[in-house]
Amino acid sequence: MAAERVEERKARALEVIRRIDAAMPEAKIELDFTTPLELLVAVLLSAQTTDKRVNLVTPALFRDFRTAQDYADTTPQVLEGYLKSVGLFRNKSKALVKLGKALLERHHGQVPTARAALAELPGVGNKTAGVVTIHLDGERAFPVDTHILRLSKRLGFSRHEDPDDVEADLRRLLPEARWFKAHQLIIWHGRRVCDARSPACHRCVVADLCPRRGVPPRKR
DNA sequence: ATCCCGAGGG
DNA sequence: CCCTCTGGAT
Repeated sequence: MAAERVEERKARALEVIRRIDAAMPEAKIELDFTTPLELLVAVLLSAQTTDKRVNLVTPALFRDFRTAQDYADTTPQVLEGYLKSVGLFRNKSKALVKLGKALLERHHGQVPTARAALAELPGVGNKTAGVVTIHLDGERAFPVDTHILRLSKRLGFSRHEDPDDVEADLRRLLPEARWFKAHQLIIWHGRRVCDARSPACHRCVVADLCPRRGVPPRKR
């Protein structure tokens, strides 16, 4: 099978995004937040945890912790009380206190919008920084999470395993102006149709464009 | 490469 | 029971 041409790959990727957009134009981030700090905290909490679960604990958390100073002034033990039902809650509780201190020391208590600055914050890696920066209109990026990684492989958008390599492939494949929307559409589709355990190919709008259409998961 | 880690679904 | 969820630090 001759390798798919670059222009063909780009055209197919664009069509995939166009169709998912047509099928679910309402796709957007599902975390609840109202400020940059709330966004940053919510995304940090969403690691290995469903957005629905995060949204269950953030109302009380955001009611009691409104500023970087509030997080800097508390203890991990206190935060654990709020985050009990969230995965990795001890790590995240510790990270949030460090995060509050770092925001005060490095950014006057404000949330930076540059991805590099975000990624240097405690508990904030490249993926979380990417999600925050694109939503704060800091810079364009295509952060690769578990959904983007899985769908990129299934759709043949990337053969890489490393998220940084996959992001590089996606950036080359899609026009920059579509990165933000495509990021949200792929995740939305990944949750509602192309999930990890049992992809619903029978009701997938891009099944005919998918190399792994009908192939049950399990490995790869 | 390993650890962290509760909750929901199959 | 096992797998997965918008990962990051060591």
